[in-house]
Amino acid sequence: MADEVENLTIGAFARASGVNVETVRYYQRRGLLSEPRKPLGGIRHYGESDVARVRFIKTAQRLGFTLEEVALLLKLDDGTHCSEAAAVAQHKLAEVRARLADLGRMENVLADLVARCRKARGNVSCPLISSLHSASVGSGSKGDKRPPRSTRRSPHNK
Amino acid sequence: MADEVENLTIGAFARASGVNVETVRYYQRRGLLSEPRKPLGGIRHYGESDVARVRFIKTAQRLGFTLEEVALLLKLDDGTHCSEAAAVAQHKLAEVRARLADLGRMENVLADLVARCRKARGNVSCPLISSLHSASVGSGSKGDKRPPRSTRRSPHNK
DNA sequence: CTTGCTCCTGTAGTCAAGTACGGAGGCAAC
DNA sequence: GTTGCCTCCGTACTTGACTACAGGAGCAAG
Repeated sequence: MADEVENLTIGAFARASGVNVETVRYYQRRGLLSEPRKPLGGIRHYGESDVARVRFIKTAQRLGFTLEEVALLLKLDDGTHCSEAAAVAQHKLAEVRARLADLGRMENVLADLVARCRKARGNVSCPLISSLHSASVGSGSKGDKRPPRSTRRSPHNK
Repeated sequence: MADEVENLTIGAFARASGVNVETVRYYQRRGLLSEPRKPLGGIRHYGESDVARVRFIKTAQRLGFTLEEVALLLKLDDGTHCSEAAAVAQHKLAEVRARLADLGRMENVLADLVARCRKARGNVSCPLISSLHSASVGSGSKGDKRPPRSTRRSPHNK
């Protein structure tokens, strides 16, 4: 029960990937998804590799990558130009690690917060901000600048 | 050398926090930051706790939380109502853990990709998508829904 | 052969999160 | 006493990522 997910129309494809049709088209416009060969009548078909691709995009977005960044990651995956891929990958890796560290800190603080509140249910001054702040993400000193952007997560996923 | 960062005007404050003035005001409008007592002439002043708060917001955003979600987190920190705080915190904690898992997977794949590309610089078919996909983030079955939105992160941070 | 469903293309609207701008006023220094 | 650099407030524009809608066509069932 796994390979009847082939030859999907765009509607079925969208449903299978958990996004809506417009989003699929949007991704195609953005170049994140290629539109398959358009046969005679003009109805395109999609397969499970496409589904995986969309899922990947969605996951990456949840982790704070923009579509632009995701596009880059996807290019790495598309075989070839492996030499330059390594550079990009390494850069992304650093970012990912920074985020991991922050998230880890956040996890600790939250877990701690929950634990505290559970027993000392009165007024403990949950030090959420300060703990995250104390050794937080990049942005070293005030003299920093970050030329590229970065953005956030996705809505919907109906 | 740490407490001359008090009594900042909005401009200095913004610079110290790594955002721009408009962003500060925007956060005030959104209720993420309270505007300090407005004295006689009408120029407000900010201290390092405000700076910490903004940094926290920015960090949380980098990790994929919307401003709305961040607002919630901040409410937890503001002492009091600790009982309900615990519930929210726990929910957030679960999310954070899911993200951690995804990011961890991503890290592995990227590290692997880099390693592969370094030695086998030819055409290795870097299996980025599939590895992330294979045991990916939440969104359990197709029967899920998420009523509110959520969006992506922030730009800038000049 | 019309109704209903899906597809295709293209353009327009929405929402979050900023970012910019314009006018008014404070204060310091030249 | 005016020039410059702020501040304050409010409104309007921009960007990224969708989401909706309009108009036209293909095909199957009734």
